[in-house]
Amino acid sequence: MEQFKNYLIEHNIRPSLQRLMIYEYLYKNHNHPTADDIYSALSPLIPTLSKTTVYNTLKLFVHNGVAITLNIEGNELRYDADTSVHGHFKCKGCGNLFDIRISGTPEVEGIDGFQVDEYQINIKGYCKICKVEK
Amino acid sequence: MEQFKNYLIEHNIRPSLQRLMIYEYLYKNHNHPTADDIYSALSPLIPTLSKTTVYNTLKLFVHNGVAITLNIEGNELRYDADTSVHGHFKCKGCGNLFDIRISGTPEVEGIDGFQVDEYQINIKGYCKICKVEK
DNA sequence: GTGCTTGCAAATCGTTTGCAATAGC
DNA sequence: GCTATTGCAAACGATTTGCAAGCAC
Repeated sequence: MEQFKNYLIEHNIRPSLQRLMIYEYLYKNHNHPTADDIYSALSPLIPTLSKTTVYNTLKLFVHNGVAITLNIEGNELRYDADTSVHGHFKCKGCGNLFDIRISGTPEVEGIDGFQVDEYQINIKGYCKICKVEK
Repeated sequence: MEQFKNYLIEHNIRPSLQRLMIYEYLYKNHNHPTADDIYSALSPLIPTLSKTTVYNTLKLFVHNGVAITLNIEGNELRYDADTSVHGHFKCKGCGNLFDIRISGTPEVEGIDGFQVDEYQINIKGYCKICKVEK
């Protein structure tokens, strides 16, 4: 818990109870939750927690660089405390989201001189299990 | 116009006026519009056009493989008639969306044996112009 | 006590759904 | 005539906003 506290402080985020717990949840659960997932998980632990706070906090996290958003599904935003470059695979069968390690960024053309801040690789399809069952 | 008509028919899409015009708009405007953009652009030309039809049509296009969706921004879905594998760069300054050519898909790890249907590379940052102005 | 943080309620926005009117083969 | 398509209105769900109460330094 102390590690998280310092990490947030380093990123100019005052470590309130809510923020600490939301960050801890994000860090420990690599399931790329939505704001609603986080709210549902933490609401029993912090009975007064509101969704607004979850949204506020996540926006702050992204802005201060301790989390990234995943735009893999059109209608919802998912969050990830792993801010390093990596990809995601969304299974259209079971709905699970898998992390993908990327070895060597691909050659891209058309953005010479552009400043790259975020880099997302999203792949959709069917995972091993769902593929077989089709 | 005739070319589009045949293209749609080939993909089992009955070429109604609305569908033809929506496809033509998508094909000719490489600005990756939202459903709303398309509605706004075509509404003056087809006064009775409804947003529902735009949504229905776009969903049909994606399902039948003549368009793809872009999930680069969390709250909105964008559409692209270019169904080949290519990436997109979203400038956080001017909001413009640039096409990126990708030479050689990157090495990925973690999805051995998975069936890949869609492949998206989304990059965000600042384009040449906005980068300078910052 | 001043400013940041929280949290309720209402509003907003993109999208979907139910259903009746319409058009095309 | 039957089926696919259209389009209005209402519903929906994720997110944002306005604002008042609470907390921390």
